[in-house]
Amino acid sequence: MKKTKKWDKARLLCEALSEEEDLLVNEVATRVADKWSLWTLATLAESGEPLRFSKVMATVEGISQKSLTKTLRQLERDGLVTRRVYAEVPPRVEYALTELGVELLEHVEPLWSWVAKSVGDFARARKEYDAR
Amino acid sequence: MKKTKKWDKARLLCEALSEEEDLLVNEVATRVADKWSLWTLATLAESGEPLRFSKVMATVEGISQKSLTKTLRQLERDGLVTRRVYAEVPPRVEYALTELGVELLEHVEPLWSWVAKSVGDFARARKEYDAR
DNA sequence: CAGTATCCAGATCGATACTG
DNA sequence: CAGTATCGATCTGGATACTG
Repeated sequence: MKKTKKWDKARLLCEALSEEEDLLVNEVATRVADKWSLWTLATLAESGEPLRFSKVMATVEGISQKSLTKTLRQLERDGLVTRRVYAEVPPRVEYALTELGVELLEHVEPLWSWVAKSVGDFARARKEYDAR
Repeated sequence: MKKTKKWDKARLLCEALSEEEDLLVNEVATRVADKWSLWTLATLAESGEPLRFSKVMATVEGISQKSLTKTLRQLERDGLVTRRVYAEVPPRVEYALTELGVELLEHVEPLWSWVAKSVGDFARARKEYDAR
């Protein structure tokens, strides 16, 4: 088997990180893999303009209020979305993607597409494994 | 804010998936974000040849035997690694990357590199958020 | 409207002990 | 050597009820 040079590059980058940074990288990676986080980001990206909490909740089917709140807080904390509160009655809160959020989506897309495209391979592997 | 065309492409791919496939895609994405899974795959990639259980365990610092077993089983089930058992005493079991596993690493690398490179941005965002 | 607070069931993970 | 089995602490996420 050949070594994957591309991976070595990432390894070098990772080894240059402090322990604290490594933790942070891992947490961001968690966002990337989290269904709700990604779906929320994608919802904001597709909209192209700020969305209210209730609008996001309606778009991201199946998410609970609690989970959406948590997800949005995490994304905000990581600098991926902005949260703007308007002093109105009833209250209005709008969420929007940041530049960093857009960048993240753009970097996630190729991987996600590959996984989606390869779903047949994965399904086949599973079927084979489970058959034994 | 501009719409992210690239993301739309992934969205279209996702919407073409069956519910079952969607689940599978999500599970693979979980592997991608899992620290142990990725580290295990990277270990096998760097080695360039099959590795014994104990060797992997020694390389992936901090992983418990239980977690490594689970991780390897998942990776095997998803067709990312192979598991070969030699009928010897004491037993020898060797793990190796599959082609699919190599491909996955190659597709993960750009994203991972970007996250690592952007760790400063994320740290700054956090610091700002936490300051409030 | 956009949350917060509380409860609770299920998944997860490390540590430990045991085995083919 | 390469696991499996088990226990307890921890984390997660949904459902529900309440509030500025």
